[in-house]
Amino acid sequence: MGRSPCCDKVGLKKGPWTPEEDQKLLAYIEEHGHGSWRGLPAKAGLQRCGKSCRLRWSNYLRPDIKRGKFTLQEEQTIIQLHALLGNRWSAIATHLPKRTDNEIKNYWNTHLKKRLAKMGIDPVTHKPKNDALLSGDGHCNKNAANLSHMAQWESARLEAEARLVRQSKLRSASSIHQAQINQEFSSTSSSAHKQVGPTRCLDVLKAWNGGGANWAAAGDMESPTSTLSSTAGAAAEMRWNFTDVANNSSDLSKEENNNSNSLLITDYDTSSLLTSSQVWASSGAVHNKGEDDDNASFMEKFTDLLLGANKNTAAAATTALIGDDDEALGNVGEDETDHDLDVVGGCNNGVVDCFEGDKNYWDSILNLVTSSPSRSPEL
DNA sequence: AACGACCGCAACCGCGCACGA
DNA sequence: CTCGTGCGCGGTTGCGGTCGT
Repeated sequence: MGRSPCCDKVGLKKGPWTPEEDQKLLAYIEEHGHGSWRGLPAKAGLQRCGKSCRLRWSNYLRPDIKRGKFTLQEEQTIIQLHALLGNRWSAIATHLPKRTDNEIKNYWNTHLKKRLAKMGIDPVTHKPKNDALLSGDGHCNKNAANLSHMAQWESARLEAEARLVRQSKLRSASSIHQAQINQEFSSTSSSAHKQVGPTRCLDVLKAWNGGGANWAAAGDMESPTSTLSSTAGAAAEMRWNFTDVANNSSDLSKEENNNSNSLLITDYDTSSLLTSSQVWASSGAVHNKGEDDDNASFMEKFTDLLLGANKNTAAAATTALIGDDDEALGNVGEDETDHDLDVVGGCNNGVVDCFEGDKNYWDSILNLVTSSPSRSPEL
């Protein structure tokens, strides 16, 4: 039973759109809205199929589209979200409001993918391609060691992701109860954010999870934002793992890892978005001076953003990493007295006020994941 | 200047999901 | 519950422009 074509292709024009066609489409949509795409071309006097019209509108004619070069922040956002979401371009596009999924997809395929590959990062898995580096000379050994740590972190990340997907698949019908728990958790964690910052948030996760041995189990606090909660659990686990990794790396590059820790601790919500590429950048592992200028320049900017000049700038750097959502991380420089932060990362700035914004940002990302579960990776 | 190789982007194609009958 | 339809998504293609020889 074949699928009927989306439209009668006989006599319909294909290929590039002319200015006249654009004008017709624009005028029609401005006056009537697009309504049913199938019926639109006839009403608008276009010899196109509805699908073609929809594509032209959504990828080119829509008034809220920003065109032109991608900024560094946009690039970073794309990389982060790609690490989290994979090739779900529409989901990624919702976090770059003025960019279309098609544009992001093209940019990834033509620029970012190649750039990551050049940097030794597998653009599909965001894992380091460390075979070659592991067999290097003394200079490379440091990198290789770092890569090993990064691979550990990446592995933990993937495991956490896999687990949360499994969890979400195993979820069953206790939605009312879960919703209550979720609601309760939301208010609890929200106030916890205001009070003491990220460490307390982890405590909340641990508490809900009965001790924190299984981070992903925090994802049981779910529905209607089930994946959100699951991913929050994974985020906590990932963050924890990365802390270990960063600490383990301290004998290799202390100054870099001090800053890495600062970044990590400062940024509760976005920490889980730090992909291997960024982790690498922060460790300096992939900043090969021998690479071409473009590549080196990219990595320098990237690394600068991640490391920051001091502890305070870590938060700002993280803000930059998140891209357009400038308000997501809030103020830098507020007092923060939670000693846990001092113990773990030595960064005690810019943590408190940002959490509400952080939470919103993170929630929106996770909602995004939740919004199209069918596209989730299959296990 | 001419030609071929490469690159970037707009557009197309086909699959799968959502939803209504 | 099944089927048909519309739409959205990701993958792919093809064309025009740019670069290198």
